[in-house]
Amino acid sequence: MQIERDVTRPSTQTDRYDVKAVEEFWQRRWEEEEVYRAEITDKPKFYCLEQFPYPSGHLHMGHVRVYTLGDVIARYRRMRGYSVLHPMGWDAFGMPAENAAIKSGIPPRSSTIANIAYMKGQMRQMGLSFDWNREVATCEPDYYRFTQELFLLFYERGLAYQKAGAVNWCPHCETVLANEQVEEGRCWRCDAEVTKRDLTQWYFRITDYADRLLEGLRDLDWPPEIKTQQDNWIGRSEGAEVAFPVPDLDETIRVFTTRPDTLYGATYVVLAPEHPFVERLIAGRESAEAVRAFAAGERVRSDMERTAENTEKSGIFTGAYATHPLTGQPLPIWVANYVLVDYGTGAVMGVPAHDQRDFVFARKYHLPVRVVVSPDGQPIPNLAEPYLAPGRLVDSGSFSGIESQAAIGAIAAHLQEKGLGRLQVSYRMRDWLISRQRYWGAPIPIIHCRDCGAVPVPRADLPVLLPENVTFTGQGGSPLAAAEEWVATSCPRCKNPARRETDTMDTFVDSSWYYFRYTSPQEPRAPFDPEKANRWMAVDEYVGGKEHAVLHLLYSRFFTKVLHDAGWIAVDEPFRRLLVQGMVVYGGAKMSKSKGNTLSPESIMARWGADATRLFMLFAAPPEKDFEWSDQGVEGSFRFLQRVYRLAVRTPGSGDDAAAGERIERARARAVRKLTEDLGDRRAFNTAVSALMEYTNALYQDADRVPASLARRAIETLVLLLAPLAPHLSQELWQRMGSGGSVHAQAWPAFDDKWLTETEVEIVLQVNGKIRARITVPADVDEERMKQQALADERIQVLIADKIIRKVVAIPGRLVNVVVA
RNA sequence: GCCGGGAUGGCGGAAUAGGCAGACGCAGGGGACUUAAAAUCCCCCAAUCGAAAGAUUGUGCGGGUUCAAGUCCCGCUCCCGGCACCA
Repeated sequence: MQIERDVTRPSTQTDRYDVKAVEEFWQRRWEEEEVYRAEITDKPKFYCLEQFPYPSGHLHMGHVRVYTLGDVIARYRRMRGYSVLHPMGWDAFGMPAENAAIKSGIPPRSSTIANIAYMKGQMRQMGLSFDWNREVATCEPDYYRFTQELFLLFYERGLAYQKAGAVNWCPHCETVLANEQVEEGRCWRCDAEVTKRDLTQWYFRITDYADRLLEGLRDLDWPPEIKTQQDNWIGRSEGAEVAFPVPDLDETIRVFTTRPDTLYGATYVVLAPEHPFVERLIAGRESAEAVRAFAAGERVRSDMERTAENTEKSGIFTGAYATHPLTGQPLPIWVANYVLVDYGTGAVMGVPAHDQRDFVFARKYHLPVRVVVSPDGQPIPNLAEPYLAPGRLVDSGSFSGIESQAAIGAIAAHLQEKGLGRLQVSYRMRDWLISRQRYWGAPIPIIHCRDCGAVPVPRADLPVLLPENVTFTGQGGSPLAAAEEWVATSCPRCKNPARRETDTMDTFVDSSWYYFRYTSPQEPRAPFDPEKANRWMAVDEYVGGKEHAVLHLLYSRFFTKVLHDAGWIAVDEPFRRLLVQGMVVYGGAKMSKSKGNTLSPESIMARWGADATRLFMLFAAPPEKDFEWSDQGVEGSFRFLQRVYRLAVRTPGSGDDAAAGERIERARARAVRKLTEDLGDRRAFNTAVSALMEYTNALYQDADRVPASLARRAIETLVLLLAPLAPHLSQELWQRMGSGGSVHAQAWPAFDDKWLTETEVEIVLQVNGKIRARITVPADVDEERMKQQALADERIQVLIADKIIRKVVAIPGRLVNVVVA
């Protein structure tokens, strides 16, 4: 890239850098010349990705931080000789646009497009090196037709299905939510309290992948915090399923337990209020009315209330009995609030002696307690607290005397023989509910036919376009359901009149595959070109927020595994390495409008420029920690950039001080090495900036004492090392120093190892581990000589004069420790 | 309750593999330049005692290992986050 002096270009005669003019100049230039276009070449690839934003209208400071981090990584890798894919796009479906339409009448599509245009301008102002040729927006038919196609793929693979049941409903958003999207009983987006509704909805069978999602975590280079969250969320637990026959019903109640070793201690069986057997068990009994009332009462209570820790356990006897599978004894069947219908089998065996909850419940309702495990295999009289630990079995028929661990396998095997149970794994995670009763999303490509049922839309008919002529009433119900012309269609199978599915997909579906689309964004026939995707995937570095730990990051892993199984992609994990950045806080608190502590990227960049803003964000905290904005702090980064500018543009003095020359060479080598480590695997951008500051300070000390050519080379190195962090200033200086081309297309500087090996080093002399003196010795001095010099040192001699020397430890290049008694 | 992460000067933070605690910056103090101020350049800046040299203490708390511990081990405290009537 040849850059010529432009007449409209600001000419900066003074010693102050005109930030605004220079930054704008280079932003325009980079855009015109498409410097950051990603190409498939024979260079090694690097896929650097940041989570794409919802186009809300404005970037916030959190965005500024993520995109800065990603940009530094991308720019650094380019200079290191990688072919870098660094794309950007828009997670453009979502409720805010639809809510705005209800309020102001502006169609979601128009407001979204306008928001994207504005935010793209802000990204340009930040100097981000995106390849805009690969931009995607999930709300475009070119994109969502493939979201729909992927739905069909899932459907064909048995991974998309409809199910009726109680679901989470957000009254404010007027739509259902997936389990992952309910936080402490509240909607993740709007914080409204979530209620229950009985609805038939579409699900993705993510639970089929529970084990693989768990195993895959092991090899990922992700923060332990995030892996643990996913691990907890999946919630795998091993145990057994045990059948308790119900003679009256000619059915068996299946329970899940992690403690089959305590099976002989079961004294009753409990069903969740929603359990399908409840009604059949009580039919015609005296207890029927009371049980029905109890179950109905529990059903309407919110999850919040029902699962709160202090909620008292309560239940009611159904009047019916089940048979213990091993002893044949009749066990009363209860219905209780502490059993959840959607975990395990929705039924448990009550073992009061060995389970905290059962113990409390049994006490309350005077149910028998039977000790079957104890530390020594002897009965425990007068049990005051449940015995929860494993131990040796008691009163357990032929299993008595066996250790708990062995008993689990033995009892399960015995049950299996009798056809009454087996080892079983249960998960906390539920299937992913993807239906949303909202307009601004990808329509689920299904047609409901009276005769054929739910029929997938044939691929050739995709996309199922969102109708434009709808009205946003805000009166509840999806606008799609009211778009009669759109809903009415014919069945693809029997051609009879049929109706379209009016729910759209959760926007997390859109964002579960966008990183594949970037690899071939214009591919017209498929979601992506497998050949290109295989060239770029997996993402080498993914930068984003921790709020997506069990949302986007879990869903994306699931998608990737399904696509892998379908043979579309070689990898089965999308994100090799994950950088989870901390929040941006201001005035000691997370920014929010209600607190009035918001910061706008516009005003900050207008005041200090993009480079100083970027630099300060990198410098003030390691990326994964929360970052506190400070005007005084950014001022420091601004001053540093001005300092670099003055150093580079001033007319240098010239000297011939050999010692200074050596100091500069050493400082240069140290700086290059440090930046190479810190911008690479270490991702320690804060210490990278401080290393540049140290290097700059060193150059201020010595640049005028050395030949101009040496000073110039040292300063050029500074500019190159600064390029990933402060792209505008370094570009400007690169050009002013008369070096050709774009600084961002230069190779990363090299250094000669000889400058890192010191000829002399200062070592410390310790007596009993306390530092008592410092001496300078040749770097290659051996241990013996170090010891001799240390013992000969007069300050040391004074301290050890009348003592017995027990030991002398010498670590070359570091210290000598004299141990005396 | 279970799991994960953390605690270092006035502040943000550094110390990458057990080897000089506090790099770099902010705030503060001093000097140079200036008629003056700003900007800039240079210096000082953990605490206590001391005029200084220096001494002592010091990385949340209590123990331990080691010639040597912010770093490793054992036992705690507090803070942040996840999961939690999950059988």
